[in-house]
Amino acid sequence: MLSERRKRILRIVVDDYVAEATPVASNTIAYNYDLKVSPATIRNDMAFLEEQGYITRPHHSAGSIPTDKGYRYYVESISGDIELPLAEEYLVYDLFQRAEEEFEQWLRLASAWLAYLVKNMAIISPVRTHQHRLKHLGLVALQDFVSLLVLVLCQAQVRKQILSFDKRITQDELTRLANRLNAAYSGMTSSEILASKTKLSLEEEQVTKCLVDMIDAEDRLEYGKPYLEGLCLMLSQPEFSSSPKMLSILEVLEGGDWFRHVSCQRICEGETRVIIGGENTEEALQGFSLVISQYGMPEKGSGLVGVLGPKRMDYVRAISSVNRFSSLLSKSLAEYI
Amino acid sequence: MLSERRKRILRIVVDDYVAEATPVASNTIAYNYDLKVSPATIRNDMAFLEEQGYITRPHHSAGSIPTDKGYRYYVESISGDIELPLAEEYLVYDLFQRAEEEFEQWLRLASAWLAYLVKNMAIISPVRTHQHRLKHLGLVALQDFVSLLVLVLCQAQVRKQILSFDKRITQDELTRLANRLNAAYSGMTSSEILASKTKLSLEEEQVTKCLVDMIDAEDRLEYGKPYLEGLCLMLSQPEFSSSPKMLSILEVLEGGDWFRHVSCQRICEGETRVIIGGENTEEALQGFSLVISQYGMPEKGSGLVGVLGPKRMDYVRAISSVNRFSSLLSKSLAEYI
DNA sequence: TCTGGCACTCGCCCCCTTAGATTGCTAATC
DNA sequence: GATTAGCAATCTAAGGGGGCGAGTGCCAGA
Repeated sequence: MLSERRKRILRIVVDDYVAEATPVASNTIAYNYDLKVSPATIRNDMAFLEEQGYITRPHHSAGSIPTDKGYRYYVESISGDIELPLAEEYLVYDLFQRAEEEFEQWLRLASAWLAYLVKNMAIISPVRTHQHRLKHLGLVALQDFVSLLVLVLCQAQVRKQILSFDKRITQDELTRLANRLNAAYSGMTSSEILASKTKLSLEEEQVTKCLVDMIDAEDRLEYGKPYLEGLCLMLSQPEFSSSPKMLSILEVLEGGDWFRHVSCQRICEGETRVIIGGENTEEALQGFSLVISQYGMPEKGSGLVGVLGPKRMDYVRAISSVNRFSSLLSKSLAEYI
Repeated sequence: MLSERRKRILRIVVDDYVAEATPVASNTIAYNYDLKVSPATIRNDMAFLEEQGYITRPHHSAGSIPTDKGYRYYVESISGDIELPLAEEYLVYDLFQRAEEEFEQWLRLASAWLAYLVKNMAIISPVRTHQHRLKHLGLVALQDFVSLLVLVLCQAQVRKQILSFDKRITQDELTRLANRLNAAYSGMTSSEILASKTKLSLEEEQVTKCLVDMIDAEDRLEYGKPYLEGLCLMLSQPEFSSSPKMLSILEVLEGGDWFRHVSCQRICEGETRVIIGGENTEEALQGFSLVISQYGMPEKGSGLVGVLGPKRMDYVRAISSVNRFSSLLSKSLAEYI
């Protein structure tokens, strides 16, 4: 258990290092913060904090920087008082007032704003649903044997697929076929469609198979390709001042595998999770911190919203921003269809 | 007019600098290439080439590197003998054999391959058409007053738009409405739809207006968001060894404006244009070279395929690859619907 | 016109030194 | 027992000089 003063010193070390990106010296703490003790005392406390693994030093005669454990302690300790500055609160509110148009298009914009707020990379994944329902299907003749199957799902997503028949079918026949299937399947999930024991013609059978596959594929889909914004903001941080470091994170991001790791975090509703450095199971991300939350609702579909940046990150700002975006995104999503 | 030997030396300077990324010395040329003259003679020729502005030196006692003019001369001189190595020719051919699925999805893959071939960034823009024709339209009720208009265009592109009516309309009514409009408009361009003097109900009028707007928007569309691959390949080049350089090109690319510059190049069919360094009108791209071509056909739609990289680029490889991709993409596009 | 020779220039690397920052420790003080 | 002052020890970063090597420019001669 840390004494109050040691807690305070740890907190100062984190705050100062986050702000300045340089190791924090005992003198700096003594002069800039009114701790009512001498630098020597602070040194003693810092030695203790180092011994306990909360802080470390880049080299022998340097100031200290927080370890993962130090950041973790810091994050746990702040989780009460996290509020976005009022001016920015208004900015975000205003942004969300204008949420309209294509919801998915708009997510990109929101992502850019989040990035701008936290000066790091923002991640917003499009909404995913687990039990898609068919709203409507259309069949369009493209060539003699080839048609286009167009699906409208219940959240107004549109999907298409090319379909080849064994015989020549006219557009009229296709339209009648589509009407019959719409009447039979509208509003159903893929399993309900399979369960409905309707007698089907050969072509109906074929279309049904195709659409069930498409809905299944949609259900199985993990979180889709996320909107990533603020890459340059993040790379402007001193952590990436050398080009190999920059290149290595770019390679990780280009790969796309990293997002699988992010999305397999099981996050409870309303929770904002902070993953710090080595806490990442994905090795490539162990120099980074991730602040991530879920928006939406399980039944209506949900997505991820988060911030990725170096471990030296303004956690208060990141957590409060992600919180705010998560709840506002949920609200917008609920209003959208 | 340059003598044969001077031409040859210029060509060697470009080749060597492209390969090694270090200034080329007269000795290097004398030892590695059988010019049958001494380094001193080569020096004299290089002094001439420098005086004429084909090459320059980073500093007084350094070897030479090509100027924009030097690269330009080089590119003009090679435009005859550009062939992809046979092994890679097969690779590309094989890749295109498997061109199926979603054409647009597949463009991304092609882009990654092109990037890999040229070890720089590849750009492939999706196909754009100027006179879209309506293939089919569908209307799906979402809520009492709100419907989804789904358009299928003649190249199997699907577009959607939400539509609000002034009165409550059932799905049945919507279906009948869609059927009437399909019968009237199928296969037409937006201007043909406007010209057709059919008597319309209020709702038909509204849907017609909406779909004409959508087709118009599609017609007006510039080249869409291109598939960019190979960012890390390009950034691995020694040109970007310092992080500010890396950051500055990333900022340019993130902005997206640069592509407007690329796409406003008017490129003739079958031509592959090379834009070197300062020849770029966009200031941010003046350190870069662009090899760009058009694929497709004006009537059926066309797109851009190109390579972006530092001026020190293997132009032979870039030009031949872009050529090859352009013609194969045209072929695939012609087969695709 | 070409060549060999040679002086000259310049960047780069290495090493050394110095200055500055910061701690760790010890002994004295509250 | 906690705190403090003082001081030596340690380490980094920055600056300066010197030597090396690469490469040219030029001149005189073939």
